[in-house]
Amino acid sequence: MQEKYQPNEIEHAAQAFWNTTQSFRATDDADLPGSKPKYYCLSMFPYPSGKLHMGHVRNYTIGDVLSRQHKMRGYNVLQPMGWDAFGLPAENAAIQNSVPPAQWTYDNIAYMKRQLQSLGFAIDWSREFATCQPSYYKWNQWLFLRMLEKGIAYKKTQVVNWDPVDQTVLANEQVIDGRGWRTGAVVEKREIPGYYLAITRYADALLADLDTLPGWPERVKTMQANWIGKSTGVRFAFPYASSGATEKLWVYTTRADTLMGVTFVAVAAEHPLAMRAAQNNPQLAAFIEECKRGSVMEADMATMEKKGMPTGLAVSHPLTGASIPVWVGNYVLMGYGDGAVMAVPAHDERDFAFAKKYGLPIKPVIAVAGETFSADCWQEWYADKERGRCINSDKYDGLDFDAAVSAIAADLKARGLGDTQVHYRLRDWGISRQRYWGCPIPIIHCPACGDVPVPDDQLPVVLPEDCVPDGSGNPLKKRADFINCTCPKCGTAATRETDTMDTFVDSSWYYARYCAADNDSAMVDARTNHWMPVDQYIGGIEHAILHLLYSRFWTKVMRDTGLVSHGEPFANLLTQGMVLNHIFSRRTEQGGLQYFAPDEVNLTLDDAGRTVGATAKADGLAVDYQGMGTMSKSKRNGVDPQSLIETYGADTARFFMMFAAPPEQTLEWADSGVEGAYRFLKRVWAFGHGIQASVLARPQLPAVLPEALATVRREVHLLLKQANYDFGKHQFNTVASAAMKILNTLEKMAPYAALSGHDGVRAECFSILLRLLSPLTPHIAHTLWRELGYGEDILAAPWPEPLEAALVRDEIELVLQVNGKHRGNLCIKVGADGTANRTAIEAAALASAEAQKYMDGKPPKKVIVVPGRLVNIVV
RNA sequence: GCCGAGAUGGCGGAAUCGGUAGACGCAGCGGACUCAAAAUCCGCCGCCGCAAGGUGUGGGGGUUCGAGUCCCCCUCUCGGCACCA
Repeated sequence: MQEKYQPNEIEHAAQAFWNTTQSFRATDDADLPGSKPKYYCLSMFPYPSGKLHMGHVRNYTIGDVLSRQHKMRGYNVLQPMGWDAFGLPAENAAIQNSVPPAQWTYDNIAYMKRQLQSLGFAIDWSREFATCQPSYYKWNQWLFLRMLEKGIAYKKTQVVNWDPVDQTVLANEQVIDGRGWRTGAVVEKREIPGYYLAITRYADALLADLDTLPGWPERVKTMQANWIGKSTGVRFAFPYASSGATEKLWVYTTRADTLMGVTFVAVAAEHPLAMRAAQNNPQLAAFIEECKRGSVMEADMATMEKKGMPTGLAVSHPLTGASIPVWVGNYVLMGYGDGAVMAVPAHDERDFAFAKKYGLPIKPVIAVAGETFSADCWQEWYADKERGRCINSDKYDGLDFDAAVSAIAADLKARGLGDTQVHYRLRDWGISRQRYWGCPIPIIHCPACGDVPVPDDQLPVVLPEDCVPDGSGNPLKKRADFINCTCPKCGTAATRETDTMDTFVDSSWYYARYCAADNDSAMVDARTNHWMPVDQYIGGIEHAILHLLYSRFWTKVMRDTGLVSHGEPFANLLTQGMVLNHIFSRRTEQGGLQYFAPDEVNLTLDDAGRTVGATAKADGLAVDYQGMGTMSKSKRNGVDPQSLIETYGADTARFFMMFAAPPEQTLEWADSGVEGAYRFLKRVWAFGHGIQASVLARPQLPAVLPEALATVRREVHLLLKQANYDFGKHQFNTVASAAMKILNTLEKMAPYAALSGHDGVRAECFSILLRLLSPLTPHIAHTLWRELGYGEDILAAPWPEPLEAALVRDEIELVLQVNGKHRGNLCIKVGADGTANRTAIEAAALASAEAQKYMDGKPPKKVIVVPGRLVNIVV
């Protein structure tokens, strides 16, 4: 055994051992007698962006800690890994370096795989795949065809960002302040056809089944429920006359109780009524054109200035028959509901602002006792559903929210103008992308037969891997060998669909594929039902809604297609906090953003030491400081763990990452503290080296330990108890603290070297420390376990549990308070049951010198005793 | 703007059910070892104060014998907002 801690040496040896013994190969032995319970531990697979960053290290270390601990606790653990390999960054890299996305992606995978392996993760690599492999995405296509058959997949128009210069569709990320990131051209909205998946059909199930997921964080379930946004309201129509006939303008509202307060109706720019009005109104036509530009993003829609223009048309109030003017509003979306909203300025904040701006009437129809309505400024109570009662509403006057809604809905229904309706905020999932590097949508366009699905026996539709996108549209459009085909129905010449699927499709079922990754003839098989659902899923909180919701939806579709037996993919979810770093950028001449890595700039600090700006090291010119943000390749603020691993070893990197903060917490990156983690591991090694001979001699514990040794042993078992509790909470930073405290305790044993049982206590406690550390720092734990002769393989050792016998003590320390202030401590003898008599505690407390001093001769009014914790004397 | 989370010493963080605020570590300071440095080891370390003591968990208010923890209001930071993944 080396005297000095040599991380690189022992880490290579330990990894070679795990390789040789195939330690992390998960066996599909569900039905064998005596088989272990399964534990499917999954970390979200990475996008192969080039290098790992600290967010990856954090994510995968958390998963590895849980995997290794469960393995030691006797589970059959599956921890697979793969690659979310399709996506935009590969195309961006191609534009920059003229390298085909496929080659770039596979190179990145090779590099990142080596990095993952050097961190010593307990991964079953035999199940690895990348989503850009035809053997994987074939099944995206196959299930898409099943969805098409069931009507879950369908085609309709979608609104996209269009760059008129590059003649290409832009992702939201590529639109900066309304302009294309490369061309600087003002981005237009454009309507094009695309495929949708009817996730709204599952809205109720996706909402209701959240209650079957006790292992999910409440905040994630709340976010999903709000995203689905189930509401019960009223869909009704404003009738109007049009060329002799009566037509209906439909709207949906959750505030039907305010219907008598409607003073205008707003419709989307694309609404037929708006289009009709614009035919002989050039001003309105121009405004509609203006609305059609602008952003498609919800955040922009919500923050932009609300504008409108009258159409000159009017509709009738469905109950009073009053004439209601119709406006076009830039904040009304054609894609939501019916593309029109009723406006009640008195009781909706947005309508209030709009009415004030354009001088529209405001009619209060809700009163709250003790409040006086004034149209001068908006008050929170105007929208209060709880306390409001109807006024100025004829027969509905005096009704509360529920009664008014019911009565009004009933009256609308009686007139054939509406009814109550359940509405969801959730929209269907548009999966068509006008991009090359993705899974081809298996459709053939035939001039005679229309859109024809590719027959199953012609799957997969393979994406050619040698294209190099240049930023001007999808290169598949130029590939005759891809596009040209024959119609499966009529055999005449036809063309292939060139749109590819949203990459969220790829990540919506990869966890199921790991269980049957080698199956060439089916998407999943019986092994999937054995391993699924995932017992512990770990990934960034940024995926709380989209990825997790799409995966839940996809799983339900797979279940309803008879492929799997479960309806929820992830039994337990741990949402890891983001690892943040500073973001620096500069505007380019074209109006795009150029990002600078933190090590490429010099910081400008204010008096308080906060970062307020920076200058680029390269040219000395100013760059903008954008604050802290998630580490990502596109923002160039990722920190590569490579140098950390090379300097200190994987164990230090892992330990430091776990020690830095609890997993769910956001973490601002700083590497100060890495040295401390390294120092600790060096001390662990040195201690192990120092006691090697003694432990190899297998020292025994005497029946009765001297008090000093019993105390050491009790402290270590108490720390272990705490650490096991923290493991259960996934609070690995305090597990790391406990390990440090155990070593501190053991290092203070030196004065007791001559006492009987010293070596035995030390050997027992050090074996606890090694096993506790094993999930966090597996290499050093593995090596010392063998060197000290504890066993062949620490992974096969039982997980340590505190011994009750070691925890017993005969006195406890209580905090003494006078009037709630800490004034001293009390030592009280306890009985065999570990508790002390209450009257004895009170007597001892009142008699203590500290109590006498601070009671100042006054009689005690009350004495509060919190068992095992404190005594508070109130005077 | 909407939805969700967070804020504790110079820094990362701890405090399990409302019960000793600052565990553990980093940085810093002092000392030992050394020709010297590194490494290592020992000690100190929230703020004000000579001390007694007071004060202190983003800000303001409240409940309680007792609040970092519960309630109300506010500020700031982070995540998401449907084509980044």
